[in-house]
Amino acid sequence: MVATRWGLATVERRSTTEHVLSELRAAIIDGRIGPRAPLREVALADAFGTGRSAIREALSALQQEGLVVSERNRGTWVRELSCDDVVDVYRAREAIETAAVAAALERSSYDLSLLRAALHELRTVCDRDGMRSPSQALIAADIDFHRTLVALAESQRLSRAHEPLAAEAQMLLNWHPVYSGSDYVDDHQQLLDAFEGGDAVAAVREHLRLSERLIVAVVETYSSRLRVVDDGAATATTEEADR
Amino acid sequence: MVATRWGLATVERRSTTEHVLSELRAAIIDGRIGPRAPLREVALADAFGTGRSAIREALSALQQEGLVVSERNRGTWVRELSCDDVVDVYRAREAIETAAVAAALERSSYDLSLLRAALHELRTVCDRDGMRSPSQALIAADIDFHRTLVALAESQRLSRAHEPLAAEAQMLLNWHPVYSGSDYVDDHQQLLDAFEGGDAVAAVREHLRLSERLIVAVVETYSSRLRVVDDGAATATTEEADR
DNA sequence: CGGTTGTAGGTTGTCGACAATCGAGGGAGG
DNA sequence: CCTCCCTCGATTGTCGACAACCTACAACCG
Repeated sequence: MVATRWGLATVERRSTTEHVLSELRAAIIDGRIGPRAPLREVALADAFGTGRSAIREALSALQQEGLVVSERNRGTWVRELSCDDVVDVYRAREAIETAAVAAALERSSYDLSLLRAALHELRTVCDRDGMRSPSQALIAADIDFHRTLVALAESQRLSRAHEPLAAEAQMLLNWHPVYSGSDYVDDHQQLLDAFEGGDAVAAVREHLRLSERLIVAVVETYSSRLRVVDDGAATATTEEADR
Repeated sequence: MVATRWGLATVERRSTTEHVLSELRAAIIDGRIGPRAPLREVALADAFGTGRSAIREALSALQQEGLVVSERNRGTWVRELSCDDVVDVYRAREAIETAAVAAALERSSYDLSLLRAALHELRTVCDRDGMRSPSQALIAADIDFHRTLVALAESQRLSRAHEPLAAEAQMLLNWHPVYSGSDYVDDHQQLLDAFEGGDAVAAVREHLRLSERLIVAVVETYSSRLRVVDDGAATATTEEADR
């Protein structure tokens, strides 16, 4: 290999579509685009400086991931998640994450160091950003911990199945701040401990059910609030995202 | 609702892309297209009588589902599943299906009639097609039974997560015939019985592990056979699928 | 003859134009 | 005032043309 001998990195070659896709996905998940915001093809094409094809492909991918909804000849919007959706996301997460942990435990040779690293990252971000309302980075670290958890099962397809759920959960947390920073670290520390001297499966289940309850409570109040000022809020998020 | 009052069905309006997508997916899953077969955009566009856009969108959707692979500027092919893939598919199925059953049991109010219907369909198809090598219809009924199983959890997202695994499993069974017809019915009857007086979760786990072993054995011999006559077999399947 | 470079053929990547479709709003009729 | 119809603007659906790219093979050089 000449490239390795000369220490040359292979040039990163991403297609336009991939670039648009990851950019849009990140913006939605981080909450920079906000629920119900319209995703117009021509506007996005202008913004990214590409043709509509790339945008269309990215949008249809996002639709498959469940992050946006689109209606024929009417357009695409960032999906708004209802209370029922929150419950469904967490039920599905519970199913997949507990199954993944069970599979990892069954094999009895799993690598906890990755999990420890994820926890360490969580702690670092928490220390940096303080105890106030959780930052995007903290939420991302939270979700990454759970990704790592699923990865313990060492099943490519299980991780793939988990991915859209992780994205939706991250989106939810960014729209509806719940935890305080310290809770994040403590909860996940407990989770890690359960691997060493406890019932990890049950710990994961409890962790998720607790989170579900917290978020449902917040989303319920949010939805009722939204229902009152419906149009106002909708257009507000629209303009903000259209910028 | 006037439509419901008059018993009128809403006219089915499928976009070109959806049509192409479902057609291609069915062809791949049923084994009519075969592994490694190339999926050329222009050829498919001519065949379907559409432009390339519809084909491209359908292909990228199939890629997300994991049914095809494509390389930049080189094209798209039906994905060939290795032994490791078989194991991964069945591990992931085990995780999701057992979790789904556990979730259904936990709620303690689940509707077994759908499952009975699926079993009945399985039996009907088996009687019609005889005991010889399982037909496409029988395999489809098998997989439908498992879809119904997951649906017991009544989680939209869990079913969505299961869907690509179901598709890959069906594809595998069609490429590598394993069971005889009667085995199909008996095995799934046992599964249903376990809901009424046994450990359904364990039953599903055992069922899937048995299937995995059987298929792995077949795929192993198939791959080694393929490795000998590699080029010949590859071009053969190519031409057959190109027809 | 080994290895490199140029070239040709075929496939996908990207784009802009035009058609199909939808919803909003105005105007006529009751 | 209400209802229906029609038109209009906006958005997506579809298509074909052209560019970028990759592979294989031929030509070339040492």
